Amino acid sequence: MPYSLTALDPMDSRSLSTQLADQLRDLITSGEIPPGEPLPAQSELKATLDVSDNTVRAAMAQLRSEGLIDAHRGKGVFVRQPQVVRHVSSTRYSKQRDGQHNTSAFTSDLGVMWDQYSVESTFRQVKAPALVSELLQLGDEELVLERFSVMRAGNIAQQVRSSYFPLSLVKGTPMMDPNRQPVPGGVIAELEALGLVVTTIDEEVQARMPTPTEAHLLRIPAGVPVLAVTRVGWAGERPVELVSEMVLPADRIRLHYRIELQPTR
Amino acid sequence: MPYSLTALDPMDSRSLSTQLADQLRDLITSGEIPPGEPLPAQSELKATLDVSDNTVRAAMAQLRSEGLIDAHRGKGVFVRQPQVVRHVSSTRYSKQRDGQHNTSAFTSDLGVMWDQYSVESTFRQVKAPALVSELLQLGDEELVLERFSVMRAGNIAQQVRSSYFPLSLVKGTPMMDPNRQPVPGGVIAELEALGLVVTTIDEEVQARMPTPTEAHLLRIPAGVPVLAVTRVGWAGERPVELVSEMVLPADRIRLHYRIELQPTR
DNA sequence: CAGTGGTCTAGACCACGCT
DNA sequence: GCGTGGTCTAGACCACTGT
Repeated sequence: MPYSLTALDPMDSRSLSTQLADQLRDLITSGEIPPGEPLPAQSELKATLDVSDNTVRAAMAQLRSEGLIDAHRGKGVFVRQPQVVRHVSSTRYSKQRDGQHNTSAFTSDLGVMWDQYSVESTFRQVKAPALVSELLQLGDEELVLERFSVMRAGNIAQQVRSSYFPLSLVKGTPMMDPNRQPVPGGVIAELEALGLVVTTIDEEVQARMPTPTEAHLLRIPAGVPVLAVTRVGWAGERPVELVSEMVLPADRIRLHYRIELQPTR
Repeated sequence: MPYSLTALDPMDSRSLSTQLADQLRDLITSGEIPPGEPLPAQSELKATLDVSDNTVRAAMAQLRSEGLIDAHRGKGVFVRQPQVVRHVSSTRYSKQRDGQHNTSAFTSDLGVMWDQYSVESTFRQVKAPALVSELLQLGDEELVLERFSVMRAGNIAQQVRSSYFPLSLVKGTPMMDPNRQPVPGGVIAELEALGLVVTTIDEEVQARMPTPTEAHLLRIPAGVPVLAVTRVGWAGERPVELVSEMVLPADRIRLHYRIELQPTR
């Protein structure tokens, strides 16, 4: 153990557990305890620092909530490994249209091919919820097609999303077929096949902690937030698609946007 | 108290504290305990559910880490109020160039005027760190101007960022003046005044939990992540500015991007 | 089996807000 | 002063991983 811990001070304004968490955090962020390496056992910390079991555990809980460590029963507490980061670029949309048509937004995101991932979708016809109705500029009581999808790669979910389409636009089209297989080019290509050429996409990005359901589905460990993207696809002045929320685990994903500035008039 | 709690089951696969957290979460997300309202006192939960003090506290810790509640010593535990969300749009960049020039990216973000916020910056000349050197395409040992800024509005920090400029481009210019006041039009306008017209901006968005320093500076409560944006400004083929990290509290901020699709060839 | 982390209890003391 | 949440202790039992 090349590092050492200093005694805790009951007179310090910080609590004992916070002092311990601060020390361990320094060791982790400075690289003295590198990713994948174990922290000293909780029983050892308890003995060396002469504090109670629960005090040590409180420090661990703090570091876990910051996403710095993973604990494994029977093995130990380990510095979390950085994940392989997948870059989700906004250029995915234009790439779809350059004649290739072998990727959708999701596959180009992941840099994987069609047979390496799966999408599971469920469909419903529902009255548009308030947010959907507003963003799609629908009348009261108007119906929408709701599509809830889970995208998996390597058998673990990478993304969940719920999408909405005005029913008047997609009724009777192949988009209504619940057994429809994923289409090359993704939703944008599907819509284009219906004569709805998407010209503009608005994306609104927020971050928050996952719900327990999301954390379970996407295998999100403690202390890792999600990126939640709300997207509206426009065909000219008409909103034709709404992804009310696309939820991505933030430890594996970065979003990339390129902004071209207009030359000064 | 219009709602009620059901007894906890020691035989349930979930722990007692998780069962309690789940019950309370349901009450919160369903609106039965609306934002701003207090939860039952921990002493009351302890008595009604016949569990230990620490068990109740564990449930509270869980909900706090999800960003659902705020606890106040001497008062109680309250459902967290939704924050006023500020939309940071990528169109802020083009707006700066339409002749107005009275806002920078930050002020247009907040929808506030110049005298309502303050920026505090510190400057250094340093050898470019590895990431900076790579993204700015610098040679080894090349120097950069580092600018660390804290933006405040209403006296509370809204954003911290560190920016880097190749020293060869800004040496001897007004950008080096540590006492320089904020400039209308922001960094982009500053660079343009030096003959460096930024034509393209790349933004990479990630989310993570704040460091304790960030949490303190930006007044980020428990269970709220930050959005961290890495930005590169290009003048033609040449990278002229790097914001290595712009850190924003995710409960107050959403990022908006508009993507214009090219018509099919 | 010994060692790891996870949960729970009972009891103590402290810091803060309100009346 | 009383009720609130925050920290800490000592001790118990459980669940999992390794030898």
